[in-house]
Amino acid sequence: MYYIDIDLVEINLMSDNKFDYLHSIDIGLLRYNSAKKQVEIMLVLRQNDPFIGQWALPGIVINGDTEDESIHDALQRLISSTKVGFKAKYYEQVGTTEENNKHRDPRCWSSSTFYMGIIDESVVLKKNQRFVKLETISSGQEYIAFDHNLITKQIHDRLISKSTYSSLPILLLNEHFTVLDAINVCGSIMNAEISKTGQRKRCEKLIEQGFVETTNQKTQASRGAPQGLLRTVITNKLYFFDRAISAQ
Amino acid sequence: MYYIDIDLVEINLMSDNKFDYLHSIDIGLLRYNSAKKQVEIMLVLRQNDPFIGQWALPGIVINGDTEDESIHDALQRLISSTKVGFKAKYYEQVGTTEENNKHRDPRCWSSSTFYMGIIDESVVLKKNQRFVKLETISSGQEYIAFDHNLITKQIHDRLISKSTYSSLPILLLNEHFTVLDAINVCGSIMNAEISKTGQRKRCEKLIEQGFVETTNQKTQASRGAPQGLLRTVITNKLYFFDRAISAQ
DNA sequence: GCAATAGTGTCTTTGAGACAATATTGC
DNA sequence: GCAATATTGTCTCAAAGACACTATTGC
Repeated sequence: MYYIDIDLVEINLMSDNKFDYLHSIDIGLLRYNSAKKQVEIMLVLRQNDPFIGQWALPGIVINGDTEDESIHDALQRLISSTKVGFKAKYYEQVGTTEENNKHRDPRCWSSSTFYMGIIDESVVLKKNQRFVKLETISSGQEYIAFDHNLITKQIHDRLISKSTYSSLPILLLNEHFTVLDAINVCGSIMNAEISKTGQRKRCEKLIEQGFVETTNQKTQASRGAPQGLLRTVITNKLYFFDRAISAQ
Repeated sequence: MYYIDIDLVEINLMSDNKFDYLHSIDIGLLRYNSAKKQVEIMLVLRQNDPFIGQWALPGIVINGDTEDESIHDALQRLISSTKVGFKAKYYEQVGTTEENNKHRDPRCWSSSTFYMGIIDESVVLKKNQRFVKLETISSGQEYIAFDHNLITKQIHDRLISKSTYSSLPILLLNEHFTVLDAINVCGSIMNAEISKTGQRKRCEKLIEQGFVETTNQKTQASRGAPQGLLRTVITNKLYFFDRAISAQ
């Protein structure tokens, strides 16, 4: 048994002068709602303070109680947690918050490294989870916890810019899809009318490059000519077109 | 004066189970060496452990002794520090390390949020700073401290992909430049021969869009016809072309 | 048959690439 | 003059966009 001066202990604890600090990862999981023709983001109801009872992007602290091998492993831990509970078919790191870090979390100085994920339309949510139209959150029409509206805005911007040049929109569709689906999902992302001809040629390019293949099946919408059914073959990488799609 | 049990203090200190953690920002400052026709990155000689005496990207710890308002402010602190000491004309956050975080710093678990910066060719370095060809570091031909080779690779990749679609290469040139300069800097970045016609038309597009203006001056290289001198007007944003430049 | 909607075919437009023709300097 | 190097002008090519035309279904 040793006796020490508690004031000395406090001085000692403060000697390296490190302030409280939290580093989190958050993820914006996106799906395409084909019925409503809109891209949606998954929110989860917070079970703990701060912002208990409010909607937020799913996220975990990475410098807290659990030590991961890497941030990449921490992302897997988040995906496996009750906050998510299902896998995405595509992940991409979007950025790390660089504004207002001193005040963005009421607990202490903090930063968040945030990701974008693409999930199947068929994913079934739990009670404490919900899909909302992406633009509702990115535009700040509905407020969510922390600065997650700003994070969502950056995820939305990344989705738009990457959809301009790459095959990313196709990943939002089911494995089997039609050219019309591609036109619709692109139009939803760009919030604009998309040229049918251009989109059809892009699909042909993806077939030529082996990212998509044709099937012998046809589907029939309520009206119009029968639509040829395509099938996505490659889901773990993107094809980059050498021209942009019009986003006006 | 209070007396407490030192074992209890230790248990108390460990109760929240937070492991040691460091979050840094690092920056790859790029310039174009017009004589050698190569893009170079600035390295700084480390004055402290770990990796004392080795070359590294300039960086600072953001959850250490100094509390910033934001990561953005921390970036300003890095730029103002002796590790840098001059300003860049363009900054862009590239990413945050997500692999090997448990072991990438010998001190403890760590992550780095890293930036790319574009600086003038005329910047004069201090004794503990040096320029090296970007590819020498990004390819791992010369090893530098921490995982900064990998970070440099990601910065190099970002430079290449952004140069494919945007006016970023022009920012590497002086305020006054010629079309030939633009062809050369693009060729250096892409590590390929660049079409003269295409590059000239890109310059014309930038003039049309107000990013660049023509001057009445001409410069004379040692051989060849006199070259029209252009001037960069907008340096704080990029123009995005709607087609890619060939990178073969 | 007609409206609504979807696929197909043709023409235009835009911007990048190839290449020949022209301009300038050092020897 | 000639080689080396730079600009200018013309033609081609690839991919996106516009739009007319055809195909299919529900009423």
